[in-house]
Amino acid sequence: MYEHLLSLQNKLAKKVIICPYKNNIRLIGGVDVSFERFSNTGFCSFVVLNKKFEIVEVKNVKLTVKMPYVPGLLSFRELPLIYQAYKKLSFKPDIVFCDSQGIAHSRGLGLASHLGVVLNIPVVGCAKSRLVGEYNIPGNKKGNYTYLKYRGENVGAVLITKDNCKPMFISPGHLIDIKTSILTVLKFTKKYKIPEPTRVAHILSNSFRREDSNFY
DNA sequence: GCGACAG
DNA sequence: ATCTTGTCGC
Repeated sequence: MYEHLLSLQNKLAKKVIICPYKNNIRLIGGVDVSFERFSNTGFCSFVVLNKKFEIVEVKNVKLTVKMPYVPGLLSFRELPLIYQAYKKLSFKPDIVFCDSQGIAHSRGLGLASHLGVVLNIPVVGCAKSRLVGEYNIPGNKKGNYTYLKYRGENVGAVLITKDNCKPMFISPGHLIDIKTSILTVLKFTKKYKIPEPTRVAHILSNSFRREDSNFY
């Protein structure tokens, strides 16, 4: 049913670059998309924070898509919104956090990797649950982690971002590696389990959707 | 065939 | 992802 999308993923996966991220981060981006209950209308919020976690800029995009949610093909549903929101930004972030998987994906191209390749920017995937791979449960203290292994390769980390909380599934999207992804995520995680960029984006995309439903 | 399956 | 109150644990 989706052969064409599968081959496109295989093609784009070859362009993914996994390497240490060494640059300073002055601005960090976070994106998330929320959807209406009975439609395919999505609401995307792309937020840019400075290193003090202050909001520098927010851009919203509302769009109705045709692609349904299919495990492994999430990027074809959400990327149109995320791409448009990114283009509207005046302040381009040095790196982006995305609520999804990066290379921890059946064809090595989760949403975070797809986004990174299309925009040619560093992206880290920060998901609340696993898509593929096996792992051991890490200790319950912030900073503890184990590796997520898939087909014999380490494709990400299962990271505790808050004491006694369930782990986050971190996987590099593009222009970053596993180790620097972990360090970066911890650097931008303060008080809550969810890293600040995606946490703020999640809150904003939900308010965007709820405010929009008042315009009838 | 069966179960798993980011958001 | 979305719906949705209370409730248990640190």
